[in-house]
Amino acid sequence: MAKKVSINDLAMAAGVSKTLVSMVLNGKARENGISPDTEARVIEIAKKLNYQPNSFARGLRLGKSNTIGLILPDISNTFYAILARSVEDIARKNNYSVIMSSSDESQESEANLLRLMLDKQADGIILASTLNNDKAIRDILPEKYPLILVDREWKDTSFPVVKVDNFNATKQATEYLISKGHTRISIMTIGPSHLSTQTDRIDGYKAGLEAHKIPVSHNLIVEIPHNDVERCICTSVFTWRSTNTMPTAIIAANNFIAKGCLNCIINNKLNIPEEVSLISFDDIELFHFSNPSVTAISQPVKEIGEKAFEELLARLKDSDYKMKNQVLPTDFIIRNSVSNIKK
Amino acid sequence: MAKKVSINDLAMAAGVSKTLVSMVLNGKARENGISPDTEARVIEIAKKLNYQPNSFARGLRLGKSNTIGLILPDISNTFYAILARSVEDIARKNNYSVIMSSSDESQESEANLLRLMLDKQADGIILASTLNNDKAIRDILPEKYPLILVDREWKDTSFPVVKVDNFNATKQATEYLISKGHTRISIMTIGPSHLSTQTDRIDGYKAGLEAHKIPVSHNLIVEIPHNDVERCICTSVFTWRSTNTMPTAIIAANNFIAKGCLNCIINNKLNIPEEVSLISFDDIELFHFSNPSVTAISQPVKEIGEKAFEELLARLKDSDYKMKNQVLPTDFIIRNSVSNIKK
DNA sequence: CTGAAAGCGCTTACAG
DNA sequence: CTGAAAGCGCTTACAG
Repeated sequence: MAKKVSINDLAMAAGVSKTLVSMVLNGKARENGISPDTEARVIEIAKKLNYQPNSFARGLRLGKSNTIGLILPDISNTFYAILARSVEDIARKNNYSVIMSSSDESQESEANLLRLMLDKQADGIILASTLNNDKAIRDILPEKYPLILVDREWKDTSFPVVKVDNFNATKQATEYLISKGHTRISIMTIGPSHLSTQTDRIDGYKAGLEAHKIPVSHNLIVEIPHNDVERCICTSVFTWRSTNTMPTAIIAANNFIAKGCLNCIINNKLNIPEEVSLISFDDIELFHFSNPSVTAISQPVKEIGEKAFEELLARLKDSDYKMKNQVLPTDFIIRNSVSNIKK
Repeated sequence: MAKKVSINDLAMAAGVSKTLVSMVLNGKARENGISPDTEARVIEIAKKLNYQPNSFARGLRLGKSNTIGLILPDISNTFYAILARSVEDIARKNNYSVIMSSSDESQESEANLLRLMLDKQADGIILASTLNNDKAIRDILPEKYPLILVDREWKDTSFPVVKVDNFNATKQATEYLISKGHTRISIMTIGPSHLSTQTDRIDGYKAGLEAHKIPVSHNLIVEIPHNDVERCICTSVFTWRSTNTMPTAIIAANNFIAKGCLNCIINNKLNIPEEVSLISFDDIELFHFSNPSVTAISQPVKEIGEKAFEELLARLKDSDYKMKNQVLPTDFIIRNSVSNIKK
């Protein structure tokens, strides 16, 4: 195949003007009263010459790219990989492309990525942010630029967000543990600690305890830095044991922590569920196969991506549309990592 | 922040021509003998006005986008998610963006994606193809368009490819089983069967058997359709058992099949490694946590992505550069899914 | 040391 | 029913 067929080449080949060609190709033959013959001929020739519109020229002219940006902490993490896939699928169905990137939990690279997406003329952005305030984002974005948050947000954000009901899901998990006789329940969250997913889960956990008049104990709420998960879990366990304050159950506030706990088993540092029960917030395939299999709160990952795109799309089609917040329900999958210690 | 600052705005603000602004912004002040004062002033103003070049205009003018396309069967599959991440990282380091998409093992959507990437003016493409011949691709691509295959290829392809030594890795795994006393060894591959990753692995398996004078038995080579993995594995096991031809070991030619085997355990349809030993081609995190943990051939996924990008980049920088094939070595990770049945 | 002009490929008023 | 012209924002000969 030869290179670069332009609208001009088509016009020459068809013996018409490029205006006409452009109209035909954009399905505006009808409304401009172009004769069906001419229309058919142009389409025919375009097909034969394997014409591909130059999206740069088009984008430059139209001021839109039919591309959206997707910024995630890390696409190689299963949760985000599935999210990315669902956005990709629904975007393609709607004739949008996606350009995605990983921020690696770095606020600085998130800012750079935002600029990059703008530079690439993304029409809108879906963002799982590691930031914690609107200003940092507003400073980068043009006014009224369409952006929607997924998964994570922060207090009083003015951006729309699609997320899961972190508070109630954790509250229910906590109450489930209580119903199995647990009262010394720990929650392990992942740092950085400002992430709304984590704080909301802590709040839900506290609410669960309070509903059953169980006092909240602050040395049962532990924050694990995201770059040293396993060692810190072991350290906590060690401290609890040596001070005789071991909880009977742990709620892992994300899948990394739950995996860290499983690794402690493998290294013979912890017994689940005999010594301590475990519930993971966020379910991944691994928890179905692990030993023990892990009771988990499952998020509708695919729906999160789809809803976010749908909101964004509505806004893209109508600049007056106000994107709505969406809070999606979770599932609770009971497996074998929680023991019943009711007397 | 306001919208759209163009090079013209900068020129006005600085009281110079846009030619000059463009030169300064592209670091060509020196070579065009622009006075340092002027240069500094322009840069200053660009910064103050938060200037972002319009990449469409730039791309249109320059005929290049600094974007590469990445087409994978499925980014939500761990193997490809990690590959995608590694390409993304190295691309960004080199000032390229990546636009990626999943083909879902469909030849038709792969073709569409190829066209899409061209349409988006990708400067080059990295492709894990589900196709099986050059022509289908050549028909879409402009002549001499830079494309490099990863993971999969086919006989006599003229495209460069970065992959793993499928043949020898499987041969070694087979010989490892033999060294543990296994002689009835099955290999389960995933359909569609033309994929080079699968055929090369079968060849390696045969070579391993032949090296030890073990005859190849065709009902031990089974192809599992990719959309019905678990049921077909169970069916095979059932057939083997009822005809008293059960193998003592299975080589799963990819991680889906190995997971399918693990699921058979969970559903009480198979005992590993007591009844049958298991080795997986392709190692995923899950195999470390599963019960039993799975002995696996581990691929240098990150390196595959990096090498592919490096080759592509070399070609992008020098259109005379001939991209080279790369065959990367694998690791063999011994875990607990293989029993020793030597008498 | 600096600027006017052309052109990348497209779409869209505008005119006939 | 169809075409000539302008312009999106940029870069690069070319001229001075």
